[in-house]
Amino acid sequence: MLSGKMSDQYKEELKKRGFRLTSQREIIIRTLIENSGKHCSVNDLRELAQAEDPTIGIATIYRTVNLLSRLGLLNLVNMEEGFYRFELPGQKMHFHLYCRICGKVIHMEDETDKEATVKKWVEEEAFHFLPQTLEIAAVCDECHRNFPENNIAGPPCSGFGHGRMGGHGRGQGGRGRWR
Amino acid sequence: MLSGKMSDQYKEELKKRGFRLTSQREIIIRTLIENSGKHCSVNDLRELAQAEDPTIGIATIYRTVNLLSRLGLLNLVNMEEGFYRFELPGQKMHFHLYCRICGKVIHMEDETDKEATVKKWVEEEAFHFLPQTLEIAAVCDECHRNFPENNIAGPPCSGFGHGRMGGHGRGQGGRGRWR
DNA sequence: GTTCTTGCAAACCTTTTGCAAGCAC
DNA sequence: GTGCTTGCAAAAGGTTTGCAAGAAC
Repeated sequence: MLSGKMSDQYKEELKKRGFRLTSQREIIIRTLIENSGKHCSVNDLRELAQAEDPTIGIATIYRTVNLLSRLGLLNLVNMEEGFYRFELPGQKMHFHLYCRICGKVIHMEDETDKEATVKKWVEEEAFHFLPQTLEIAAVCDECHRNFPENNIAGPPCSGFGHGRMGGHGRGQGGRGRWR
Repeated sequence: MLSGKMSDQYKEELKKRGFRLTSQREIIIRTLIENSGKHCSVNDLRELAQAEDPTIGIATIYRTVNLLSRLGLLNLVNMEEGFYRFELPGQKMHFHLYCRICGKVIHMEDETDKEATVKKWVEEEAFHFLPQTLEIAAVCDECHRNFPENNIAGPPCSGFGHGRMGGHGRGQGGRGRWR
């Protein structure tokens, strides 16, 4: 089946770069591929992977996802939930539009046209295009109508709107600041 | 000066919705406005605000930023660093293009044209447009040339590429999952 | 046999929260 | 005076890491 092919591709990529093929990595990759429509989080991945091998540890999930990410084999999707979700690159782009006030998310129309536009933008900068999910913030009509009259946040406020921010372990690398 | 006007606007917005004007909130708002080109993080904000009033606590920064965010007065920018940065809405959009492999970030050209395109997309969905920074992932030419031959990540890999993921306190609300 | 990987548990770090004191109105 | 806000310190919770045991090659 399709996912067999896909996962072979991933495994070859790993091998080619000198990484070992462990059963854990196989399971995680397969899980990622079989659930590629779902934007799995680390926790989703853990549950799915542990259904196949309950001994897989969370650290292995993180390390594998990190590895695939660094190899360019996995995209991060930020839903402003306080953690990332994943998607395989090399598929169609998706466009999410979410309301800054109430948090509602919709899938935008005409993704193919929009993808072509983004691709053009990227290539104009001499970068190589990578299909991904783009999240655009806006205000839905309902919230816009109710807006300045209503007190939309009963104090004490928290949660950065609907999203949350991120903590993480010891930093290193990173993409530099500003500019 | 300009920032005086801006901050009056913010203060009025707070008052109008029944929130109190404290000296801490004033400082944080002023700092945000005076550094609006810089995409400050909570830590940047803390340093800047504490230069004016060393007793301001980090919790107040978070609570204020949360409040402004819920009121639609502040946008979150995710640089995949493991925490958010902030920007004031109501300004020009910015477009960042970053390399998925090496993490390099560039500012894209023709932001005005691109902004018009995004505005059109948003309004086609009957949402109200909000200027913001959009981050687009891609692969830079250099990394693309070096790509499959090089082992770009010496094991053990970590850091989700160059970015990091997020942890957070107790959740609540949220934007739902998938779909 | 050597070197990379894993699992566990502890460490990290950002963000949130409980609570008593303080301040805005 | 009432009740929102603040600061502190502790808790929360996602992610990373040190290390010894195990697996891939």
